[in-house]
Amino acid sequence: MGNEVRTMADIARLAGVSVSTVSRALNDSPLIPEETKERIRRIAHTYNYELHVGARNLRLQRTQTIAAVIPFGETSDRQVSDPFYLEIIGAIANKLAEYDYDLLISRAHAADEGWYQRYVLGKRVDGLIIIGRKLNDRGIAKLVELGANFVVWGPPLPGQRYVSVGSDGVSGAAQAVRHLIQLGRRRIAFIGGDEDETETWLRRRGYEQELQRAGLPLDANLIAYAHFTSESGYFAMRQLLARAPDIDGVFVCSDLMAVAAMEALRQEGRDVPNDVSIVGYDDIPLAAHCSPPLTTVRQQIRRGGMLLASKLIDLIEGRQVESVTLPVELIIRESCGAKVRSARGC
Amino acid sequence: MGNEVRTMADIARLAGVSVSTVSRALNDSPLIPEETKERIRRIAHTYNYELHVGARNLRLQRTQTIAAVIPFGETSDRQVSDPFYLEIIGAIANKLAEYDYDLLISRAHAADEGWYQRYVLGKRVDGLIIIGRKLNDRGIAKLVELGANFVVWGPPLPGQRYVSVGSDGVSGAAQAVRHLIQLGRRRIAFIGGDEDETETWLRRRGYEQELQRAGLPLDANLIAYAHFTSESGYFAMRQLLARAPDIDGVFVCSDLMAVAAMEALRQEGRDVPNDVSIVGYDDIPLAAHCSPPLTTVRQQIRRGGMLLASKLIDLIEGRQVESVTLPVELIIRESCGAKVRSARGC
DNA sequence: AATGTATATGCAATCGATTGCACAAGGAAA
DNA sequence: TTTCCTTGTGCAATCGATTGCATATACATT
Repeated sequence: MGNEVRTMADIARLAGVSVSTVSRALNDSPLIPEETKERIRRIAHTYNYELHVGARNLRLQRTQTIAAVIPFGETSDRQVSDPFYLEIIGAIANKLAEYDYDLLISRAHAADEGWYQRYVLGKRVDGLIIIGRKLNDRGIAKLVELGANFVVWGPPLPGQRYVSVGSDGVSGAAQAVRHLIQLGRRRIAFIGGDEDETETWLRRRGYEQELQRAGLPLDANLIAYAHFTSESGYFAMRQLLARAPDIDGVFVCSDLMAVAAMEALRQEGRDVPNDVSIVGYDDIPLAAHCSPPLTTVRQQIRRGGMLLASKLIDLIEGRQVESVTLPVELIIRESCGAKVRSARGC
Repeated sequence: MGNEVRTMADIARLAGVSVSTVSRALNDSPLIPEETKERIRRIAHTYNYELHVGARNLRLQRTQTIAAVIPFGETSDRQVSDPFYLEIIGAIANKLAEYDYDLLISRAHAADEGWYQRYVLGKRVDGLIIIGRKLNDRGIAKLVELGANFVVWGPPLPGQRYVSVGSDGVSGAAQAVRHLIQLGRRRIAFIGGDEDETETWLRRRGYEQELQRAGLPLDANLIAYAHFTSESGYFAMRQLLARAPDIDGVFVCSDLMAVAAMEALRQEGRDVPNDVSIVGYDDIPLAAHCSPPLTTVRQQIRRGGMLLASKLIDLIEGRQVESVTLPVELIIRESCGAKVRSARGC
């Protein structure tokens, strides 16, 4: 009802000028004298005029929107609700807002092969940020082929033909495992995310490298995969305990799963950290305030999100962009104790 | 490089027909004979044609996009990373995808008054989903005034002039507190989210109602507010313990904060559940797998998200829509024990 | 053969902005 | 007074799709 001023044409009528002049005035063009600009601006403001972004974007052949492709939705049966995703989304959104870009969220749908194409070819977005990188990701290959603007969360891999930002999972896992070994742990288990996920694969390499360096044997019974959910972390831990009851250390690929794993250990009568030491990954805020506080590999999640956003914009605007590996840091808390002669009971 | 077929005009040229025919064919109009449709579809497919959604939306005066306004970003200093948000976003995104709507994410920026206007008046989105409702929310009032399409997360309040979907926080809190009372707890604390947030306010009412019903005194020392972050939950608990060391029960407005509060209790030498019983809110997956597993008030988060999405679309498409109150359910786990004569130590 | 009807297709306007080019008015220089 | 330049403004095309209306062809009806 109230407002009949929706387009530049409306303003032009009110101001007694043409649409071109309104457009130039509102875009602060030097062609228009300050006096006229001011008059037009005032009218626009008075009538609560807002630019129709879609129309401008069509004309300018851009969308000023980027899509974050994140596997958090209920893919088939499982639903991921890891704070990690929210943190990185928040950081991305903040950075994009600085550049006046909007953020579109999409759960990646592995089943739907054409997904990327629709967004890229359909000019729905100017670029994409991919969060869950698979090993030999076909979607990413497709994006390279299409020449799309996109960046990926994860450390750069040898020979990769796209830009990525992430922390060094191999090193992160290695630091965690080294710490466990130094505490005297010898039967160290590994709980990954999905087996086909690159991050998990890298961390497993770090885990294995470090065991080998210490001369410890690799044991397939000490490896389990989960899906970055609390529940899957819990069951992975139970499974490991069933297969290898002598586990005395665990490296888990996310803090959320680590918390659940600690509870599984407790339920099986193991004390953390006295019987089993455990190290998580991410250092989400929860890690500092769970019971016991979790030793974990800190990723620079917010910095990563901001870099993803700014590098994508650099790409879109045609600048040269390099991949980045962010450092990780082992944060030591109470969930890791030194091996002691089993002294449970009162 | 590769692909020179970007618009319907390109396809029209290849097919030797007009753009109108291409448009009708691809939209499966009955005006076009099946044979022609098939030919055009084949060409479109061969050349990887994708519709330019922005152009269509401009013509059709819609955006096929909705915005979720969520206070998770780093508003000033704090950053919220509660799995609750991710779950509800996931559910919303899934439902919207069914209707071919895209989901735009925006951190609400309390400082920026004109935010809503830009999205609504600027025709950036067809509708909004508001997650963190404030008491006397000025932004929401503005949306009502503008006649925007939007829905709000939270139970309907008396006299409210918009549609909302949410669970009954008064009842949820009351159930939690009643349970604590039944277990023999008498000094029951309350940890809220932000004080100006409607959900927190409702739950506090439920808390107070239930205490009064049981004839227990209200004590301001037993009330603390936090910000839905782990850290703030932790400090709220410490603060409460400093003010009222005899606390024997706590009702916390989110599971994430409850986990942190349990750790604070543990650090202060209180055993959960023997010394202090604690009840959370939400029933995120973590709640079942933390230590100890958390008694909590289950909200139907996913169902809520789906309802928000479908009701918003109903609104956009002009259908009559009613607010909904979802039931809550107390999920009893180990974090609540009956009051026992203090029997700590070996 | 003339008229009517159904079917297939195209023209051109439209959505709301941006911008190259043309043009008009005013002042300065010759 | 004429010419030239500067400054301010508008016309019209454009971005890529949709769709009402007009038209063209084929076929059926009388």
